[in-house]
Amino acid sequence: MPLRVYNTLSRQKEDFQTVESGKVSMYLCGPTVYKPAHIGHMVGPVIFDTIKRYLTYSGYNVTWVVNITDVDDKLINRANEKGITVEALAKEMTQDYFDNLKTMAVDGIDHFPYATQHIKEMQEIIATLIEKGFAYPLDGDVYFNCTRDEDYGKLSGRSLEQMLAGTRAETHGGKRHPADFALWKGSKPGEPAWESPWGPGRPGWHIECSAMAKKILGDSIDIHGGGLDLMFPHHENELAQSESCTGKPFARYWMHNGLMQASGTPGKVGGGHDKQGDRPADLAAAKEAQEANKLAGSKGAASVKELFSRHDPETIRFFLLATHYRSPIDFSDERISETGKALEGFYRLFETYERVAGNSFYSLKVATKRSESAVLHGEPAAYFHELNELRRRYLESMDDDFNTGGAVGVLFDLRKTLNAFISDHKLDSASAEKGQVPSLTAGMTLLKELALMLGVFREAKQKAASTDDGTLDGLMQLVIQIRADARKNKNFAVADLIRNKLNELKITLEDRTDQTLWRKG
RNA sequence: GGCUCCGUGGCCAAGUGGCUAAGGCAACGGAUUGCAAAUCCGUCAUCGUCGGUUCGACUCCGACCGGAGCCUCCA
Repeated sequence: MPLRVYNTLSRQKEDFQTVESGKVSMYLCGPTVYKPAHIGHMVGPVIFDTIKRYLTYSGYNVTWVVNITDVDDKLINRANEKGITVEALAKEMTQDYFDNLKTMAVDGIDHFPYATQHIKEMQEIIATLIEKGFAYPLDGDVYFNCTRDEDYGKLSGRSLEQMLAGTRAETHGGKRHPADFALWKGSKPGEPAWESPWGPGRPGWHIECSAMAKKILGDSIDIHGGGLDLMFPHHENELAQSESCTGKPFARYWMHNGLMQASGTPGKVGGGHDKQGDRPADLAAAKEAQEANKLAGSKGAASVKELFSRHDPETIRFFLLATHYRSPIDFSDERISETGKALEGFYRLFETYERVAGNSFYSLKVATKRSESAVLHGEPAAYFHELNELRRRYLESMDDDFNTGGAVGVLFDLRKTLNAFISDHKLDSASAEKGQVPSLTAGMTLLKELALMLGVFREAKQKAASTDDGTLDGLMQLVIQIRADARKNKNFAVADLIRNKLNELKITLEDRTDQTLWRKG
């Protein structure tokens, strides 16, 4: 079954066909680096990182570009507020962005072009557009001429007439059409400025992406991604200016990810038959609360770094991928904690595997290409048949517009299969059927192969080693020994007291037939 | 007002024109355990409402109700 991708341009899933066979060029609109990233900024990178992993696994050679917008009104304003230069602010926030990507295990980005380093390329595009009649200078600015662009609006499904009807904002004096947007903005004194044929100024918002995508990936790219909020006007305008400039299709597939939303917004509770919301006062309050809860642009949205202090980044990544990328994600601490609980089961399985097989799940060697991933054979046949079936289902989900939610479901099924296998053959006990361990390893290897495409379970968790030099474990072994003696003497009151007190300290004991294990949490 | 999109079990969330509507969290029953924990086995939905198309719809179309986003340089 071929890979299918939902294309915003056609509003449907299409068979995936690249411009150049075997290669994929991918451009994702990156951040304007004016404030610390919040969780919403990580959605795109995590999703497209996963997409790249899957495409690479599927045999494509992928080049992925994410731009850094380091000149913009927001930057100028913020820098002024903080009393620092635009460059200093941009540098600081870019580093913040990079740190967050690393923590989120997003490592597939090949190029990070900076807007300020591509002014020349932008000016070239603007000059070409003027030459072709798609743009006109006006008092030091340059505007794109929307009316000249026959299919303007094709991405977001708007027509110029509609936009005219909806606009009541005053338009810049000489603009020929209210929808015309700035390619070049003449600068006011004190603002960052570059020389240009139209006077000193800085680039408009959309032109940077056109310029950098063209320079690094060529006139026609395969995948252009970004948040749904960028579809209009950003992507629409980017598309318009790029195609008007080159006369070629700009991007084959436009992919838009859903936006992060804070949960607890009024109206969500009550199931729709709640009459309380009908009173105007409540409606107003609800609206206000929604604004406050809205993540995008909200000053109150927690930074990613702050979030990392409360949740494991792997959990956050898994959480983001458990929902389809085109759906809005309902974000809350509770949701993430729930995901954390779900992941516990995997970590338990990895520990069990290490006890059973004597080597770490994380050190298993796996196929990194679909073509290298062989169909599994072995005994028991039913078990191997199931493994192959799960693998098939997983790839089928991913082939269907990168349905990571479905793929995640398969991972849980695989976990269950492996746990059942361990249970059936008593592998985690003194009476283990040792001959079955290689079969377990085959299943664990499959689990790792599939998980790696999502960018999870890549390496073992750091065991808070910084604050513990082994003293705690030594102490725990002592306590466990004392408790074991008590149990042997049927002094369960003492044994239970120890266990309960440890529970209060967030330490859990597991009595197995041959030993007692402990863990935090 | 215009343009997109969504409404699946207590909560979250995949999916499909007809064969058992994934999975997670929670809950419940059983196995196991001194009791727990972990694990295993099992139970728990007719898919917002009303119409229509169809041999057949949760899946397609329409209306309605409810929700979200964009139309204001937010990923």
